[in-house]
Amino acid sequence: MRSIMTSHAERIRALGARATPARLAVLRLLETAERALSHHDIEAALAGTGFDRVTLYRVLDWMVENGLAHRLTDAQRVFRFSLAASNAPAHNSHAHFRCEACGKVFCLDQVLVQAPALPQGFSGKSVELCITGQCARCEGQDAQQS
Amino acid sequence: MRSIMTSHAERIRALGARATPARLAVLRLLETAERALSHHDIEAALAGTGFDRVTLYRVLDWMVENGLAHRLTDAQRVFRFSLAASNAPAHNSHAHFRCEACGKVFCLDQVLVQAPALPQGFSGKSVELCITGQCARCEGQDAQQS
DNA sequence: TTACAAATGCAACAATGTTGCAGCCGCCAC
DNA sequence: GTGGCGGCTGCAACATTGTTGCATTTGTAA
Repeated sequence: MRSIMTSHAERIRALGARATPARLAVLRLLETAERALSHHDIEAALAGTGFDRVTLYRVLDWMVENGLAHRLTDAQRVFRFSLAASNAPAHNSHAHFRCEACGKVFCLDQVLVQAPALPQGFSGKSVELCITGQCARCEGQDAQQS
Repeated sequence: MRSIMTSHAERIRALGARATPARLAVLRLLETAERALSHHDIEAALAGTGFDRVTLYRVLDWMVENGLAHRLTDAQRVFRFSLAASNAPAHNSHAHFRCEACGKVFCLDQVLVQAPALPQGFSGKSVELCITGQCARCEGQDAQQS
């Protein structure tokens, strides 16, 4: 685990960029996150560090551009970011689950998505599957309440 | 044309609402649209009629609430609206195609989406499948350019 | 250690959607 | 046909999320 963390800086520099505190912090945060984080989530989690809003946006953009993270748009029209598995070139087929109750978005890595047949002339590049419903925790709470 | 309009009004009134010009216009527009329209698209299409921005938002919200239309969020984080097929109660499983080149979103009615298996405790309500790529028209133009 | 370009912080802006409220008008009853 | 009620609209102001310009700071390699 330690070797992974120290290699963060090297991995960033290998992309021809600088290993700045902001990039390291976001990279570490996404690595430990079990779900796709919004910019708001990230800002809150790193509140103590004093990074500027804009810096976080730019770090996230940079990560997406360089294939370190994936950006998806949730149903509330906010961007969410999840770390891209470094050894998953076929990460195109990514499934997500959004909980209607708590609003969190989970990555369903074990769900395989295959591209369906398209109309004549259309060419698909990536497929995104998003399931909406209730997550395990909210499902339990909901049963208690109502 | 008149018969279509009058049936629209009846359909609206059957929901316990008033058949106002704004609702009729949006309903007609979505009916003739071959793709999911954004609020911006709709505002532009109805520019001559003088409907207020907010009115259109409210009409669209009302349509979604009453099952007349579906709302989806595209990758540019804007809402898009498509008419709900009146005879498709299992319309939950809806597939869309977004063209990277022109940004338009198409409804793929013929593509069937089935919900995948979820982790323990999760319950899915609706599934949305979105394919990103190039549409037939842009695919052709792209071939010419490059 | 130094210099340079990349990265940051700040402020202002842009795009999209929401809320409050006064007044209008579609619809039903007569 | 017409009167009145309440749903609907228009306007203005606001909220949220993300972007751009520019001066300053800082990571990195020489």
